[in-house]
Amino acid sequence: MRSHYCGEIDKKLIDQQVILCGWVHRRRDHGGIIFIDLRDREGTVQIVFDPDVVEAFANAEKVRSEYVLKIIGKVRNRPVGTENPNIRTGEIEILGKSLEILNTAETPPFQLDEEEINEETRLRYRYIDLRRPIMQQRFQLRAKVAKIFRRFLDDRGFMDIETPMLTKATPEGARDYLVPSRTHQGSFFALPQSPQLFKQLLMMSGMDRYYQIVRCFRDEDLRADRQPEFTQLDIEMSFIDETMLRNLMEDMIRHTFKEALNVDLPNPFPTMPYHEAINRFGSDKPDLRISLELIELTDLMKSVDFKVFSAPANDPKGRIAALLIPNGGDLSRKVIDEYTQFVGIYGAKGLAYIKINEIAKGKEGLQSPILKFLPDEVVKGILERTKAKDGDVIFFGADKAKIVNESLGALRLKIGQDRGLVEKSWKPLWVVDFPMFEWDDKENRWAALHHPFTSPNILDAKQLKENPETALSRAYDMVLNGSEIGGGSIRIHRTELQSTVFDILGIGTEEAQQKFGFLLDALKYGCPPHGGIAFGLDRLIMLMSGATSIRDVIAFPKTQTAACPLTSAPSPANEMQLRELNLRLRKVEKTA
RNA sequence: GGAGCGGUAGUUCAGUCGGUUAGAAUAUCGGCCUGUCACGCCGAGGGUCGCGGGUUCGAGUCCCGUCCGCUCCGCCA
Repeated sequence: MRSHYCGEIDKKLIDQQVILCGWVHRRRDHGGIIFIDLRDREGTVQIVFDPDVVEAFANAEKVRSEYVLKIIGKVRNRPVGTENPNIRTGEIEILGKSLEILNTAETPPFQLDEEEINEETRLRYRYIDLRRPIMQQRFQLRAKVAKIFRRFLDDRGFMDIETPMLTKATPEGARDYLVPSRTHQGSFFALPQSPQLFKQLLMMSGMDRYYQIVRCFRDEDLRADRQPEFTQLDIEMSFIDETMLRNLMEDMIRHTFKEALNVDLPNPFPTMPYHEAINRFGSDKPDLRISLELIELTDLMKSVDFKVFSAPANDPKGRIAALLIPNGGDLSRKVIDEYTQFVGIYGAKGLAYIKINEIAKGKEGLQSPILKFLPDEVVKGILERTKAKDGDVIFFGADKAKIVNESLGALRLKIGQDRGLVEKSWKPLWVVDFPMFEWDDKENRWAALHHPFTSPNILDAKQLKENPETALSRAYDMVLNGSEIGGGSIRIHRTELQSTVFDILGIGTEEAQQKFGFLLDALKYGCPPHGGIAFGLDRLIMLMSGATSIRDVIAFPKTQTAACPLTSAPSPANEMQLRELNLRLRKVEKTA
């Protein structure tokens, strides 16, 4: 006798006895026969109880949806004359001999074959939601991908090493989740935002190849692709440069897609400098499945007598760019208004456009509220650069470069989706040559674009200090279909350079010593050149499984307010716990 | 911190200009049918219209506040 999950039953097992365990998906009675669809993560199989199987029949009378059953029966072909092209449960069936009810069940709060269920209800009853086949498939994929990663890295000499969950608060970056210390009252641990510093320390310890599938915590507002706790595949290597690391990581991702999805990703992945990505796509994580690109017009507009265009054209921080939508001339006023509102989210003050009705007629053949402000030769220049054809529409962004890039970049994605211009394929990409520093207007200082341990390409301290704006970082992001799935860098491995970078970031010697003293100390004792990368596992699985939110690939995720409807976490601490921690809650007065 | 959308039966939703007893499908329960698989047929039960306040003769519907969910901006080195 063999034991099987339901879905594994196949024709090879005909005439064999099997034991099946699972949940009752549906039960029907016909002609004195009882049909039970038994479901588990492999699928559904139909069990038939003939009237003469008295014992089973007696029990089966009580069986309802979601009951947990154990059934012993014989695999057989479906009797002649019962073939039905609409049948879902296969050509074979199980003739049940005995049935044991392992557990009964209340009527579930929602139907498992319902497609769209209120998300809060799903999360509240997550244990039922996870029974749905689509969820089972997503978590099977997740487990499979994790296994492929581990095997790939294990086979190449990487060591899986754990790092602390109770650790030290990091001053820069995201807000920390704090954990009060009982034994050091008034002091707090922080949950790690990433194992960044620990993995660098491991390189100094001679653990030349490290990896970890590890939880990270960031107390920031949530999004469809952002949870307060998420999982990273964290990797670090010594004695490597960016080429070696990127090649290996590409191999790993290609291998994973082949194994898990039977998808062939390009070899090698294309590489694009940060500035090119921003200029062409308005984003540092361009979705290459959409062929639309931003077209540079700044230089054309310098002397036009139209302030909306001339002002940004003559502002060193300004930019004017166009987005040509092929056959977009059919966009209604209403839709264009919606797009105008859409770019407003990103700070754009408007969305100028030109519809190309008949290019041969010159200006007469164009339709646009801004046409009267533009000299003929500028219009000609726009049409030439955008290569506009009859029936197209051109949208314009004119503002600070940041606003133009973000708004047209987002519009590019939106129109791409709205008009079905998204190619059905996988488009990975490396984005490289990020600026090392970014000027923070609010705080009036330089900030690290990646993180302060990333190596700049200028290694000379004096030169770096004098021209921080020209420095590029030795960082790289792996982008897939418009999502950043991984990012990393070659790190600083010399004390002087690390100090210089802290200095530029406005972190004084004392502050650096207090916050990162352990790292600076460790650097002194001989640190090999090293670098690494971290992949967002949730985000990657989301893309691979076609889910639209990482909540769908996390077993027990949080809602947008970072709460868990299942356990009602977070919840107030009791008096005793607070007293032990020497903490007191301040009463918050509600303002009227 | 901000913007948008939503909250009506267990579930998914409809609900007109503010007007009589708030509907449908599905689920549940009962009966019938009986190789069914979204079975079919007949019947029944099921509602704090998120919550609080206001306008009104009258509020699911209008107004204000609030809570919750989702999407996004800010934020996320």
